[in-house]
Amino acid sequence: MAKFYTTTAIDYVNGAPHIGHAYEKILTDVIYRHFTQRCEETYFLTGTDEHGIKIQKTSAQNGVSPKEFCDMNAQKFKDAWKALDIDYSQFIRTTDEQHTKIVQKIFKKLVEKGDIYKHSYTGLYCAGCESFLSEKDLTEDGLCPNHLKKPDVVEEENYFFKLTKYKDAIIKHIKTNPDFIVPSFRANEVLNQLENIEDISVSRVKSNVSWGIPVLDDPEQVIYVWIDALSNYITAIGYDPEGESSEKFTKLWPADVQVIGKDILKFHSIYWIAILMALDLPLPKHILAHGWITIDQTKMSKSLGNVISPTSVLEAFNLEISDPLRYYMASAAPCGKDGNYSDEDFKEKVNAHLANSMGNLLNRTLSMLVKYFDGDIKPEFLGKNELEKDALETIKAVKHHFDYFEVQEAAQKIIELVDVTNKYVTDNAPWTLAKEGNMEKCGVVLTNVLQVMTVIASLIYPYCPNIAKAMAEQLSYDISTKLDNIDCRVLKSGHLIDKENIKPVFLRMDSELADKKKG
RNA sequence: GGCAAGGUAGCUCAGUUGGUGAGAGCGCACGGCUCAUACCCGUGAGGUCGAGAGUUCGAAUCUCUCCCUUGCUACCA
Repeated sequence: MAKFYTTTAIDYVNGAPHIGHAYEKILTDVIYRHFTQRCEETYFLTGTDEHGIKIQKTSAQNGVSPKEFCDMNAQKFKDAWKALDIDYSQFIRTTDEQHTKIVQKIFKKLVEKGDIYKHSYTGLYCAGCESFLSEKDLTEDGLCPNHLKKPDVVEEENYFFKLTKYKDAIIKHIKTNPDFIVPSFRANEVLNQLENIEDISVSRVKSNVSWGIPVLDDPEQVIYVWIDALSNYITAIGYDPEGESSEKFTKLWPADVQVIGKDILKFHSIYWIAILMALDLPLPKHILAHGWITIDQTKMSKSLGNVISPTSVLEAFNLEISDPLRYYMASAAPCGKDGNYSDEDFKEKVNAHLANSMGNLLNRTLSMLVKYFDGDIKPEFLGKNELEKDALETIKAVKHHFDYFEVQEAAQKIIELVDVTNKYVTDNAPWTLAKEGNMEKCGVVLTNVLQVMTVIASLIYPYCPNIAKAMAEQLSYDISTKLDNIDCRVLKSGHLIDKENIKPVFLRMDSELADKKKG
């Protein structure tokens, strides 16, 4: 695989980021980091969706301009992603100048092609929803179910996109590419939705919605979210519908996986795909629709007041690195299904896997190497490694899982390797070997384990970049080693480490040591 | 109502095309070890595999009915 381009949905900046937003970014970042270990060129796009009536209204309520409001909230997302070590390549905002210009050109091109047409429309318009409602959507009293307000009867002339023109092609694509929509069981839902598809309105009258990108040559119309937001995936990397697209675009597009929430699958597997078809662009290889993170088995919602911000979790547990939350989130749910967050489970899983099993394994082994051999790996310790087969098979399995975006399953495989290695240590009891004077065998066992630890450091890196780096440092291992170059024999004879450089890579939460260290 | 995915040990879940006495992790109990971050290793618990019926020499795994959960979608109102 030469290149890997991945995207997240862009978040609407009407509020601050919560743990649901964070889940998607973590998931994508883990996938992205894994593929950086396999590909020459990788790119990770995320960002914010900033236009529309809600921003217009909320900013007005806060007494600031829409742009100021967006600036403020977009920064909150950037700050959160920094705290979570989301290693995005680019953060696009739909208010970026380059984006708005290209969106206008895209719109124009589709008008010229005849795929966007102007159409007069009379309907019931709810300003809160920023959309027309059909009669059946209303409550018995004729009110908007979301806002409990009576919609206005509005006659509007809007631009419409010929979604129906691409219906058959989309159906065919989904049917002939069963791995296009991940997980596959969602493909049926999309096919179902496609049956009742109609052309979609892609503009709003400026007098209703002023905060948006104007249509070129028709300043009374503003481009609605579909064309504006969805096209970020190509505008960001330099698509140009008129002239030459950038080299970057040529190299990166189509995306290898676009990660989104299951609620917006329809827009990405139908609307977005149709837009790409209309632009004669290749389609993304996969669309990964993830599930929700529930909080204590309950749906997260503002009205329930159980919305958790990602950084508050780090603060609550007094965590200096994001790794535990990243690890927990990425392994919280099977591919595409809902997962749950609870404080108790978080602490339990993270302590068991990262501290007790993995961290402690490195720590105990290095300690023995120092205690028995002054931290030296002697030439006679190198040779046949009984763990090598397990280690190499785990790499293979992890790669396989990532090929199908099974991030949780891959994490399980890694922890299984840790467990096997811990058992190997106990079974061979190097401390007993040392007592018996069987020093060579003792050194061999320790070295075998340390070789595997380099593999584990690489494999856990996408989930826990900070911990992996700390492990690699104590092993004098290059964490940027590509997965294909790992042979489980990287450690050579010589001095490896001194006692004072052995440090736990991750302390148990709630442990006395952790408390002491943090004061 | 239609379509789909599920209901398996206290919790989270594995269980390929039906076949030795039903599994893993966590939690719990007991035991072992002492290199390590009070860690790690081992053993155990006895769960009517949602309910009922059927097919079969044999079903958690196939068929039918029913109950429940979740998602998509429709219709009535």
